[in-house]
Amino acid sequence: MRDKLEKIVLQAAKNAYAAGDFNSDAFGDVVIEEPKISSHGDFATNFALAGASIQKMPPRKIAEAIIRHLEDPGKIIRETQIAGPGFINFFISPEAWLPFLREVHEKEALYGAVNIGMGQKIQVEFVSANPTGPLHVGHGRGAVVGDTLAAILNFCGFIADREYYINDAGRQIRTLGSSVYFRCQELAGNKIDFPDDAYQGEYIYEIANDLMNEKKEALFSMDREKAIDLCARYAADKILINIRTDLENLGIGFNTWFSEQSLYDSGKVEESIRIAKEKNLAYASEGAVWFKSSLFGDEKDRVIVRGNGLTTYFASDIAYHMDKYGRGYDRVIDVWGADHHGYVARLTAAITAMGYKPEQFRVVLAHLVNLVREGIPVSMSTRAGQFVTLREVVDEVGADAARFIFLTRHHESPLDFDLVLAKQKTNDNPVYYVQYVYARISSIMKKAAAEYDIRIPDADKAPLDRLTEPEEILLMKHFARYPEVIAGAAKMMEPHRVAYYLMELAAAFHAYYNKHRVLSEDTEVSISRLYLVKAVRTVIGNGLTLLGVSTPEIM
RNA sequence: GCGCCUGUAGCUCAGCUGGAUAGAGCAACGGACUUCUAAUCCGUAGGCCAGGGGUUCGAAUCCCUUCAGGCGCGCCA
Repeated sequence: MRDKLEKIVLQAAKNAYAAGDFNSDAFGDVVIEEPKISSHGDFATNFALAGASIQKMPPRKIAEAIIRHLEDPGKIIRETQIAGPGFINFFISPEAWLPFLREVHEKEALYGAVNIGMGQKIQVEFVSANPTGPLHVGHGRGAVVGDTLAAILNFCGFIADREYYINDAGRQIRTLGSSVYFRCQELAGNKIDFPDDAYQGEYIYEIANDLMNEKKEALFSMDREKAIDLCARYAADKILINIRTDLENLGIGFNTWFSEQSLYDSGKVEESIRIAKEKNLAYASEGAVWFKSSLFGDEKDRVIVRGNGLTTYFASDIAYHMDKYGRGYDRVIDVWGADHHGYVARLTAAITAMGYKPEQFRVVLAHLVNLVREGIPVSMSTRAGQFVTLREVVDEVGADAARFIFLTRHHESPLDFDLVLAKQKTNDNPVYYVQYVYARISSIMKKAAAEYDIRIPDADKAPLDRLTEPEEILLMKHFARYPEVIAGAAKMMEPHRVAYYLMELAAAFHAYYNKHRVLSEDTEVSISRLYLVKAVRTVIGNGLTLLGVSTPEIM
C-alpha cells in the first residue's frame, strides 16, 4: 500500500512539473508514513515539506499542486487533506485493503517474502562458542538471533547459510586438555594441585571419568604432552557434541561446522599473512608481525604473529574471513556476544584492508542475558562452575518460549530472562499470546467444517464486501504491513521486529474475536469472516515459523 | 583515561532509521464467559523520552556536553 501511494505521489509530482506548477523536477525521495493519530489519515507524506526548499515554494502550495494532479485509477484513496505545516494525509477506502487479504490466500506460506536478496549468497556465523564448556543463556540468545536472522534472510531472497566456527586451536583448548588431564590423574589416585587457571566445572570430571573408562591404558602410557593433547581432543569432541545437541533442542542446525585448526592445517593462516605482507599491510616490529589496521579505522595496529612465532587469534580470524569470501559469499554476518565488541573495528579494518567493502561485513552484537527467577537474579558464577546452562533453561521453559523471549528485545539491549515468567501461560508471556491466536482460529475452522458445513471458498468467490467492520479492516491493514516488517527486519538485521509485529497482529485478532462472532446463521458473513480469519492464521503461522516457534492447533 | 552499548509510564520494553497530540504489556483500579478456547477482551489512571546546549519548518530519533549503569580496551581467545 505504501508503495502504491509512493508511486501515486511521484506521478502527481511529475504531472505538476509538466503542467508548470513546479520549478524543479528534482523531487527527492517520497516518504510515506503511517501517522500515529487516526485523524491524520491512514498514511501521510512530508513531500511538500521536504520539497519546499527545492521548489522554492511554500509547502502548502506544493501540497495543493500534488493533490490537484493526483491520479488514482485504482480508487484506493477515499480522501486527501492538507494538514499542519504541509502534510498530505491520505484516507484509504476500505475496499482498497481487500487485495491484501486475497494475496495472503494466494501466497500462503510465501506471503511477505520480499525479494531483497536477489539470490545473493550470505553467510550468518553465530554461537561459535569455544568447545571448552557447556553453552549458557547468553549463547542461547546469540543462537536464536543468528538462526532467526538467517531464516528471515532466506525468506527475503538471499541464499543464507548458517555456520559455526569452532575455536579448536590455541590456548583455551590446551587449557581444556590439561584440566581434563589433571582430573584423570586425580581419578587415578595421584595427588596433584589443580591449577587456578584450569576449568573448574563439574563437567570436566565427567569427561575425565569417561576418558578413564575408555582409554586409561593409552593415556598413561604416552608422554605427558601427548596425553594432554589426547585429553584436549577427546574433551572438545564431547563438548561439541553436547553443544550441538543443545542447539538442536532449540531448533537450530548449521550448514557448516568450521574448524579453526583446519585453517592452520591447510596453510590458509600462513597464506593470508603472506598476502598481507605482499599488499604492504603488515610489517615486522619488536620481534612481532603487525597488521596495519590503524589505516582502516582501528585504534592501532595489531599483532598477527607473536614474538614467539605463534600466530594470534586475529591472524586466524583474518584467514577465516578471507576463506568465507573465497567460498563465494557476497556478504558475511557475524553474530557475537557484546563482550567482543572491542574486536569489531579490528576485524572490519582487516576485511576492508584485504579489499572487501564495509557493507559486505556486518557484526551483530547480542547483548547480555540476565537470568532471573521472579525478578531475583540467578547466581551465575562461572568461576565456581555453578552457572545455569542453556540446556537447563530450555528443559525448564521449552524451546518455543525460550526462542520467543530472546526475540522480544532489540538484540543490542540487555535482556532479563525470567524463568518463572517464561513458563507462565498468561498474557505476560508473549509466546502463548501469539500461539493462542493460531489455536483459536484452528478451532474455529474445525467447527466451521463440522457444525456449519462451511469451507473456505476460492479467493475470487469470497463475498468480501461483507467485511466492513473496523476491526476487520484493521486486520487487513496489518496484512499489508507484514511484507514491510519482514523487509525492515532483513535490512536492519533486527529479527525482533517480526516478534513485535506478531504480538500486534495477535492483539488485533483477539480484540476482533471478542467483539465479533465468526460463525453464525448468516452463512455469507460466516464465510467471509472465516476467509479473513484464516488469513490471520496464515500470517501468524508464517511469522512464528520464521522465528522457529511452533504453531499448535490446540492449546 | 579512551571506545562501544544502554537510559522512554511504578516495572519490563517498542517507537517503522527526522514528522503532527508519546506507544504496548505487566502491576493498580473498574467491567465482560449459558455464545467459535477467559492462555482472551473492554475501560480508567499513569510521561520534562536521564539533564543541558545545538542542527531545522519539525528531534525520543542527528551532533556536542554532563550524569548514571553495563561492556570492552593484551604479542588472550
